[in-house]
Amino acid sequence: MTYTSNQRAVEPIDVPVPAKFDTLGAWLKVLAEPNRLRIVDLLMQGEQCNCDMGAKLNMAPNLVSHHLRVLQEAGLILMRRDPDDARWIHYSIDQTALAALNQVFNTFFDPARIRSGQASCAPSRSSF
Amino acid sequence: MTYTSNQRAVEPIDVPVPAKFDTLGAWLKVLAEPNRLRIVDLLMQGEQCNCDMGAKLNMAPNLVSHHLRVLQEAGLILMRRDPDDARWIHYSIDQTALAALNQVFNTFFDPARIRSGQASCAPSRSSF
DNA sequence: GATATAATTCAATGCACATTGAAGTATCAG
DNA sequence: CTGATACTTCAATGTGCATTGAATTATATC
Repeated sequence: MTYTSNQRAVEPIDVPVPAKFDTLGAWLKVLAEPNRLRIVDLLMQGEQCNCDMGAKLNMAPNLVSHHLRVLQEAGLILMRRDPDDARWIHYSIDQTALAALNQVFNTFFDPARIRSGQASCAPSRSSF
Repeated sequence: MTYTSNQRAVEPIDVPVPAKFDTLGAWLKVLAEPNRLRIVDLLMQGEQCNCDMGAKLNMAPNLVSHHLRVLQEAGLILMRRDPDDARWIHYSIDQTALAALNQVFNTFFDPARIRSGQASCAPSRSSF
């Protein structure tokens, strides 16, 4: 069902900050999780392996692993096998991705983007 | 249960970008919802009332209302009753909140915050 | 008064997803 | 080969929350 807005003309749905829209949504969804935010914050302080993050954040290793995977699938972090002991995996922030995240976020939420006038909403009086 | 990390020393959990941590998490959670992102984007283009947003985004009015409430409880938007017809409510972005959001976000995800060295993770060799 | 409109509140449903415990894979040390 | 370690994958559970339809409030018009 479509929801029409009265007798007043309603502007078409013009896509905003076009494609990066979905990208931003996906990134926000990934980051809007307390434990993932804590993991990201920890990784900002330097490379970390699963077990250390688990100890610092008091999380089970499999749970850490789960969140790391989500972060990696979102392209936010990098992994590197330890050259001396292949059991260790060192995780770190993907700086390029972080820069892109910042760019998209700042573009979307740029206060300068705010248009102050009322777009189309108004009762019968000076309706536009 | 606490998850200890081997025999290696593990740094305590020092709170990062201290208090604003939870604030950021809360904001991200609110914004990490496709329909709310679309609503925010619409509001960036100017004041809007419930019914117009519903028509533009093809959402039921009660659903729009629900998301508007979440956004308002997060302090991201403002509401204003129409002076000529009190049935209309005009919603808009809270510019102050948006600026704060940007500030917190940029502080937290600032690429310059990234420390490149490995914090404490490493096998038996030069363990620190 | 009665009817229409803008918006909210309420109750119920369904699903995505974080969390947990157990099992599995790979690597290293003895 | 055996046992330990670092990490992942699998399966099951529980819950938060978006969505929907119906009812409700408040204001305007006739």
